[in-house]
Amino acid sequence: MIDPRLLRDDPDRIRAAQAKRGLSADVVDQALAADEQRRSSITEFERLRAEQKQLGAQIPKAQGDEKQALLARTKELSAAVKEAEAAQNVAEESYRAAMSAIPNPAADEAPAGGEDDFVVLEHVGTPRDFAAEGFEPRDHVELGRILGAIDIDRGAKVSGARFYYLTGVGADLELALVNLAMDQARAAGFTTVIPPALVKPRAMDGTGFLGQAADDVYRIEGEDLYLVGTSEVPLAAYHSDEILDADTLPRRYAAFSPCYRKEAGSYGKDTRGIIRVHWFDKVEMFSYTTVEESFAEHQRLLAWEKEFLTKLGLAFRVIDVAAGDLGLSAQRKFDCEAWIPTQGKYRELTSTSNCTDFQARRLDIRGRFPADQGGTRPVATLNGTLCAMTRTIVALLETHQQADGSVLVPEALRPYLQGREVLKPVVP
RNA sequence: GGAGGUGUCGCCUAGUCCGGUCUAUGGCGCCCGCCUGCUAAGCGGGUUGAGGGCAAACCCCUCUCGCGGGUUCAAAUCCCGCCACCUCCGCCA
Repeated sequence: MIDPRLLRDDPDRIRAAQAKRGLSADVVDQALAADEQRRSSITEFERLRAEQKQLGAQIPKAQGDEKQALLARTKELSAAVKEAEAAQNVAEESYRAAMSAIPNPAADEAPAGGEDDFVVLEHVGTPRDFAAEGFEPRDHVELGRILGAIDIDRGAKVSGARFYYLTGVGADLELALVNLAMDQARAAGFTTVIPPALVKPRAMDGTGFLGQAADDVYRIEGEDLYLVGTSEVPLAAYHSDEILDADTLPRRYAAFSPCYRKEAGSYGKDTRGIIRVHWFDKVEMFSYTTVEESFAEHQRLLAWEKEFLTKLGLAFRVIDVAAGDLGLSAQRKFDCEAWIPTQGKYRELTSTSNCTDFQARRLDIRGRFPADQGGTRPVATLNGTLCAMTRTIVALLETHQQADGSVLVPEALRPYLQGREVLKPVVP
């Protein structure tokens, strides 16, 4: 939810923000009209209600004809109040609907346009040149098979397309990555969290995943519950309806959870391997802070993501995602894309978003600040991937493979893999 | 899943039977002030949140006693539904 005052005071700014995302400004005018309607209905209701209360208070003291007249009048008012209240509820609901359709205005620095209009901010590391090394790299499916690490056939047999088993060193690799990620997060002051992966509609909607994104979300049959696509959802909703003391900010949480995605509309994309799956596990960072601090916090989250990918010896680039590709809640988003040798391109491994006070307003998360700092007002929320298991495993296996099909373990990961320095093929 | 109990302002609590100055009592904590070598104690005041009147302030008004309906001129209070927590039973890792 955007700041209602901003909409009222400077609607042209919101119109411009819609344009930058490639969206229509109609919803802005709808919201403005709904706000007018809402306020006039509130005034009308309150006027009637005040009169009703004022007259009602006189009834116990009144006698005879006077009392009868008051009863008659308040009875009329009672009906009018009920009607006005219903009208107000309708107006509030259309206002809410119009407001929640408006995405967070993108940062000035975010590139305009859609998915392909990102800006590359930097490259870290250099992609390996397998041609120069004199061998053809195997893809992660083949590496996973010969290492006994990834069983895609049985994943499909048991659960269907886009499912997999991690086995042996594959499973070990995930646990190692989780522990490496959690150790880094803990050292950086994050509180470690294991959150629920099933949430109520409020949490899903509050984080902006029930709008256009709803098609990608699994809903539990016969229950009012959703499977989360990221632990951003339970982490954001964690403090919903709370007022946080200013001196407890920033609050940083790092959660390990499964992520479930329908991948609707991605038919035919990434059908091979475990790049795009219906379920994967992830370690996610999440921060609560002030809007003023959020921009610096966003850079810190990005730095922690880069630190992690660098430890793993991956080559990657950082992109500044364009306005039209930000999703509902984000004001700015940076993706880290790692080089996937057999695809010859960079693929998203991590992503960090600054949602400013957009989610906090929807979830009613506020901070209590001194009066000269605005008193009680919405906080800012930010999220960032520390490690998405499947894609990280893809990048690791493909990047660190050797001609014989073995895979070198990056030094940082060895303590978490029982000291193993190399993963060796177990099947031809 | 079944039975019973509980839900009041940051925390605790009065009020609910018997509807009407409840504009929700008191304590703790917290904030401001007074007093006092300092601190503590004591004294006085303040302290739920949201929204509307306006561009803002003062001020006024409305809503807020778990949530949502209903009855009534009037609901913390009566009725119905739901939710959460506690105890016991059943089931289960």
